Amino acid sequence: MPRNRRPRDREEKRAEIVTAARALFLDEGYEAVSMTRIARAAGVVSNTVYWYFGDKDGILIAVLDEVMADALERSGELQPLEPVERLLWVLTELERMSTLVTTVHARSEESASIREWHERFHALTDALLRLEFAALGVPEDGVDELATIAVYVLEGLLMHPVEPARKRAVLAAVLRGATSTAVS
Amino acid sequence: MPRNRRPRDREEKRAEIVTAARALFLDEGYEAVSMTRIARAAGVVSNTVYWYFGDKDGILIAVLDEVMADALERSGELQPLEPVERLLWVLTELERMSTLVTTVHARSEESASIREWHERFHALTDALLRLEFAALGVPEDGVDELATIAVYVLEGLLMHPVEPARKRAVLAAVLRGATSTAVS
DNA sequence: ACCTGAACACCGTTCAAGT
DNA sequence: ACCTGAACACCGTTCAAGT
Repeated sequence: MPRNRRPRDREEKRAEIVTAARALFLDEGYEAVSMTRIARAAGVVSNTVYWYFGDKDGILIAVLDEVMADALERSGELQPLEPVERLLWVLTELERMSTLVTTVHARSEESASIREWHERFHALTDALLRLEFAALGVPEDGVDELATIAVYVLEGLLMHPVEPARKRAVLAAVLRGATSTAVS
Repeated sequence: MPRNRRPRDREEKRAEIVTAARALFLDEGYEAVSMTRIARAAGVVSNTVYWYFGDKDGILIAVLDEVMADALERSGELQPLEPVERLLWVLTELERMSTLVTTVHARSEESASIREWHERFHALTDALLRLEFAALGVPEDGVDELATIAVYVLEGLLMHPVEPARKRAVLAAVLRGATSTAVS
């Protein structure tokens, strides 16, 4: 046991726990994965996880942040597509974490920290979608509602089993409703 | 202990458990309420609840059915209103069970019986909304997508804290997008 | 058929103790 | 500062036993 543990070690151990938790959450679901399982997968004992993250919601937030950071990094690919394809890209991206979407909603009812994360996430996606719609020529006084509609539709498509063709059709209908009010 | 218990008794005891569970679920949430609490509130011991309902999801389904039946009964008030008000009425009605909406999504991932209930619920609301939009003159080939959008928006408004005025504005925007494609 | 006491395996979390 | 062994109170669920 080295006396002067480098700060680097702490980051590494933390990252290992997050990586383990992320994989387990994504393919078994938050509720189904116990602290003991996460700890075992990361090669520590469950109390250690508490030392790093405080509680189970703390790990969830760390996992959510990591997943979001990865998605933002990939958003470079996004530029040259046209509107429907852009929304489909976002949807596909979110589907990587679709199990976590339901979990965030469920935990938001009880955990203040998850609720805060959830609100920040919605503020971000709302702002991005408002920019999209403004660029499409939607008049300014209708942009807010349309962005909200788009967010809820994306969430709905995420949380319910829907065939790919239908996803495209529903998103196209959202855009049609939006652009029909545009001055162009 | 009467030897020939009337079948009536069974219904009554069952109803008492459902009533107790319903009240507890609605103001504390499904996860937060234990089988022991439900049983105590209904004046029995927890095993008895298993005898009547099989498992915790069984009680949830019974509660959902009761809540839905009450809502359908109240839907008589619904007739004379105009479109936005009708959607707002549905939203207000669903808000009585807003905590349960998140629960149904969460449990659907693990429980086949809850998933089945969830699908039936969506089929029903989808059919009702298709009728609404058809009556508004939306052309038949766009009705499906608009009904889906409306369902997801209602769900979104349910699951996120939104001010009343904004709810009306968002629902009005959905209808505007719909009727702009109408032949009328 | 209906209801219970007692137990089972597990959960998230805490805390005193070690290095 | 970092990590653990052992315990705590609780959970959904089961089962043999009673009437």
